[in-house]
This record gives sequence, C-alpha cells and structure tokens, in this order.
Amino acid sequence: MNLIAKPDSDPANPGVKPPAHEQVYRKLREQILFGEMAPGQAVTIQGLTQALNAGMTPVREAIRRLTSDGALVFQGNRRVSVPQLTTSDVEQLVYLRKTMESELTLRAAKRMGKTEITHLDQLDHRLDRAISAGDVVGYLTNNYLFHAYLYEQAQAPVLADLVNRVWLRFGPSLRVVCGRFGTQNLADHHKEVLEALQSGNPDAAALAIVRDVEQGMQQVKTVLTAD
Amino acid sequence: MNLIAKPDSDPANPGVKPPAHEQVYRKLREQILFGEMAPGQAVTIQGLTQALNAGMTPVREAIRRLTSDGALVFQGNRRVSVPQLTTSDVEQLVYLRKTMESELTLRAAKRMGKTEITHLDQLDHRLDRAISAGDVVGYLTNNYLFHAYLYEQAQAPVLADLVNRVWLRFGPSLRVVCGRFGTQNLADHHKEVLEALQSGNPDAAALAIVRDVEQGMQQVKTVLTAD
DNA sequence: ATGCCCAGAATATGATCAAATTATACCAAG
DNA sequence: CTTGGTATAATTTGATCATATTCTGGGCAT
Repeated sequence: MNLIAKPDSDPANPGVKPPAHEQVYRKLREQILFGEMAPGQAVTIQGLTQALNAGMTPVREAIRRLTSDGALVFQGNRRVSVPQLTTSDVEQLVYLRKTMESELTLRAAKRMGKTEITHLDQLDHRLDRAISAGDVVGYLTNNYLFHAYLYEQAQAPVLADLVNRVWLRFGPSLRVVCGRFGTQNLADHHKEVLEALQSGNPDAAALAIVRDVEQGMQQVKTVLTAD
Repeated sequence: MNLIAKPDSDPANPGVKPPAHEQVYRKLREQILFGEMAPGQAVTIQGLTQALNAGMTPVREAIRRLTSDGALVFQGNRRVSVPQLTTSDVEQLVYLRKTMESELTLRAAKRMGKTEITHLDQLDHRLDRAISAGDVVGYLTNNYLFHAYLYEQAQAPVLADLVNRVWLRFGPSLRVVCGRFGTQNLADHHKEVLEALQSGNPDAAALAIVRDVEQGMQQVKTVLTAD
C-alpha cells in the first residue's frame, strides 16, 4: 500500500500531469477569466479541438463543467456561448460577491500571519505595475490572483469554490470594462485591505473588500447600460 | 427563415426531448437530492451506464457537471464519490444558505400574488402528508420543491442557480438525517413563511426561512458529529 | 514486506449519425 | 425584370458510440 502522500493531488507537482480534460478546463477557464473571450461570443466544440490541439471528449467535458459554472451558457438549441450579463444579473452578482467575499476576508484576516500578508502585498505590487504599464491581461490576472490568494487563506473551500464560480460569470465583462476605461482609471481598494490586515483589523479588511467589489461592479454596470 | 419562436427553448415542451447527457444529469441530480445516494458512496462510470441504460459519453459529461456542482468529488486518483461533509463544510453551507435564501425569499415575497401563495401552500400540504406517512423520499422531494418554487418566484436566476448548487452538496446528508430522526421529528418553519407571505410581510418571510435553514442544518450537523 | 504482473476501470480518439445553420434556387408578386 | 420570400440542398457542428490506450489497485511470488 502506498503510505506516502499522493503527488497527484498536488497541483504544483511537475512530475505528474493532470488528465487532458482537466488541462482543457483550466485553459478555457483562464481564457474566460482573463478576458480572452468576449461576452456573446459563440463557442464551438470543433473549433476548440483544433485551437487547443485536443481531442473531442476532453473538450466536451470541459465545456460541461464550464456551463455548470455559469461561465458558458446553453443557447437553447445545442450551441454554447459566453453569456451576456443583464443589469439584473450584475445586481445579483454584487449581492453574492459582497456577502461571500466579506465573509471570506473576515476569516482570512483572522488567520493570516506576517508571511501571508507580505505575499499578498507583493501580488498587489505586480498589479500596480500592470496598471501603469497598461497591461490589460496582467491587470486581470493579478487582480484575480490577489482576491484568490486572500480567499485561499480563509480555509473555507466551500465558500472559496462558490466565489470562483461567481467570478467566472463576470470575467468576460471585466475585459470590456478595461477596454472602455483603460487600466489607468481602474482604482481599487487593495491598499486599504492590506493596511487593515497589517494593523490586525479583520472587520476593516472585510469592509474594504466590500468597497472594492462595489466599485468594480459599478464599472461593469456602467459599461452594460452604456451599451 | 423561421420567425416563429423556437419550441426547443421551452423546457416544458413535451414534443422535444433534451439530449441524453442532459437527461442523465437530471436523473443523477434527483438521485443525489432526494437521498438515493449515501455520503461516501463510490460512483463508477460503467456502473451508471448500465444502471441508467445510457452510453458512456453522456454519463461522463453528467459526472463532470456534478463534480463542478460539488455534488460529486474527484477522489485524487480517478475515482469519483459522493462527498462526506465536515463540520466546517456545514458551517459554510449554513452561512451561504442563510444569506442567499433570505435574499431570495425577500425578493419572492415582494412579487408573489394570491395564486402563487396558494400554490406554495399546496406544496406544503403535500409535504405534511409525506411526513405523516413516513415517506422519506416524498419528504425530501416536497421539501425541495417548496424552497425551489419560492426561489423561482424571486426572478433572480443567478441567485437561484447558486442556491441549487448548494443544495446538491448537502442533499445526501439529509437522507441520513431522516434515517436518524425519522420524518415525524422533522419540524419546519414553512407555516411561518406562508403566514408572512399572506400578510404581506417580506421581512418576516425571510426571517422564517432563515430559521428553517438553521433548524434543518442543525440536524445535519448533529448527525455528523454523532457519527 | 517489497516488487512485479494482471485484471478492470477510466481516459481519450475517431467514426458515424443526427440536427441545425447557411447557401442556393425557385416561385410569386409588384 | 426585379425583389422578397419560401422551400430545399449542402455544409457545418453537435451527440453518441465502439474501440484502443493508459492508469490504478490488488494479488501473487519472491
């Protein structure tokens, strides 16, 4: 019997490769999160098989997972596409993000030590660099990583899972926001979060995250209505 | 060109049948929600293909969707099983249910008219009958239908979607609760909800739902710890 | 107890069938 | 004769299946 911890479950292990459908899923997930797909864009299975150089079955399975995530939608007939958010959708997403992310931040703040806070700070610096460089993909990526790392520290996998699910829904719209406003005008409240963490004030951190969410989602709503 | 609205998109249309992977997904979903699967139970692809008399591909896709829902979990190697909840999991689920379901109830209460409230009342009567008959599956089914109908009235698809996702996580554990306590001792707060709706008090309805959630999840937690 | 081997299950491919969209051709009306 | 619309054909794409391949886990021998 194998008593050693299985390297399979370690996502950072370079020795073992995850199955093809997992790889395809992650790639598509990144493309959706980091703005390589536009809202309303059609997604074809056969298109993806050659674009990602993958078989048909893995692509199908990845698409199923993503439709369950709400990152893609069944288009009545059997076509799939990137969803177009309505104003009502955004309002619901705001409510979800505010309640879930504030709770996650609260939990994370109570657990994080010096090391973790420093790492978060570094992530924010990278984000700043991407902003001043006008690097849209870098902005989207690092903004996500900032939040994702924070929520990972909360040690609440169920909540973190659901939040990631929610992010997939508005990911494509963020790209549109960047195109509309440019990276320069994308102020965030990350500095407030970091200060609250450093001074050991969980409630303030949670409040700052709520402000961050409100501000970010307000821009999404603006782009939608100006559409 | 066909200018008539496509009957395909109508889910209640009996003429058109959904694809096999969709049917398999719904069947498995019901089996998980209504207690035909036990926590920890292993799920094999080939087992399902003959149990549901379906092909391999549809079963695979359904399983992918359900793992994304959190209704099934990858067991490191390539086994899949029904998840065992931890105490921490339940606490997170409680938080999620309370915030999401109270919001949904609030929205629903503001929209529902006489007709809808009557329908909800009928669903609750069926639930009562199942309880006094000791019908476990009937209890689980009608309890779900009560909540699902209520949330459907909120006209908030994003929120409703997420809540359904959450229900899939604790569905199997509810069955265990029934086996432990028996249907007789499963008091709920549905009557309070109905009274609040009839007297046009959305906040009271939301509060009653929160109590219902707390009470139900408390039983789940009890069963877990007594394990 | 350790390592090799085999059975069985899951992963992945390509082929085949069915459905839908697009393109084309035909007919009727102006 | 042109234009608009409809019916039909062709192409594209999705759904499913049968099959080959890979991997895991347990049994057996050392």
